[in-house]
Amino acid sequence: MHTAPKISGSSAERDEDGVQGAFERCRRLGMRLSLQRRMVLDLLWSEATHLSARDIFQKLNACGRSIGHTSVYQNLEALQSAGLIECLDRANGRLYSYRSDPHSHLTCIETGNITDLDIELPEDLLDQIEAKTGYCIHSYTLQLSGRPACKNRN
Amino acid sequence: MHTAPKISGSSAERDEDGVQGAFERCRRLGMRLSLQRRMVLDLLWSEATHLSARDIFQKLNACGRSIGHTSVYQNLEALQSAGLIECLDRANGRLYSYRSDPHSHLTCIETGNITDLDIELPEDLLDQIEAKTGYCIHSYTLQLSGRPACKNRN
DNA sequence: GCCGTAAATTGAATTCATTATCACTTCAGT
DNA sequence: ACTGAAGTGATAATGAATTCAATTTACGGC
Repeated sequence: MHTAPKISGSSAERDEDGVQGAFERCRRLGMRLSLQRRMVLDLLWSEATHLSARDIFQKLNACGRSIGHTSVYQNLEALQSAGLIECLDRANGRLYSYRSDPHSHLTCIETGNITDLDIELPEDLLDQIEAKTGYCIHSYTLQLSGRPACKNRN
Repeated sequence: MHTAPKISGSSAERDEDGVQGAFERCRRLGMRLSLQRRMVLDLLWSEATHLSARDIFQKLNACGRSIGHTSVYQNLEALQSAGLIECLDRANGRLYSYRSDPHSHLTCIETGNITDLDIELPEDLLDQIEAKTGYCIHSYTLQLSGRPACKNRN
């Protein structure tokens, strides 16, 4: 049995106050809570996966919640710079997801599915990197890829 | 002087035989060595940085080495799937570089400059991740960002 | 509750990277 | 040299992301 280190599944703690907390933070940052902004944030919150701008546009309009194409982009931009959502650059466009505790991504080689992970790198590794490069590391994210259910590991 | 762990600057060991080795590998894979293909590979080799398709197109044509727009893309695709070059997805397009080894990237927050690093994660961390996720980790890359010359560290 | 205004929204038009099409050219084996 | 597959490249198409100008809306102050 492992001593379970700093690795925790993502969907773990969705802060108690939910989206409301995020709306609060918006307001505190002087952003207006337009209907559309709430729609976008709400969707990312409830879906809890990684969506493209296009996905968001379609999903919202599909269920009658009309929103313009431009608004989607502007809100994604605004919400991102407010630190409420996170953007992931991939080969075929950008994917957005709610919440941005520093976290890493594990991509399934077979399905392309993305799993979020909270992984903290050992302090000494970071220290070594800083010493080596002369940079002050501000943030990091680990991109892993692999296939599920490795035969020789049950 | 450091005891240098698993972190090594990238431009380190450009395999002895240089681009020639890469040309060889091309041929062994049944790819033809067209002039344009050599131009692209040569450029990525000699520049040793991350270039966009556009950069490559312009740089080559700028110095009289005529190449078509389409050919740049086709060759990047071909060279990438041959494992000779590497593609990095960023918010504003893809950046290609001659492939050295599996490596990580340190992006400067201020300039956007990218430094390559060879970082090996501790075995036990990887083991923990595999155990936790049930995935067999195939590869990983660490994306770091930070600013240079941290005040309190010389 | 009403107003004024700055912030947000909107669709159309635009930009720009990347892909597709396809006639033509070139490489490399016979 | 001959041949066919591989590669080239002008042009056109795609589609994500941005800009624009006009309209609408959120929300603090009255």
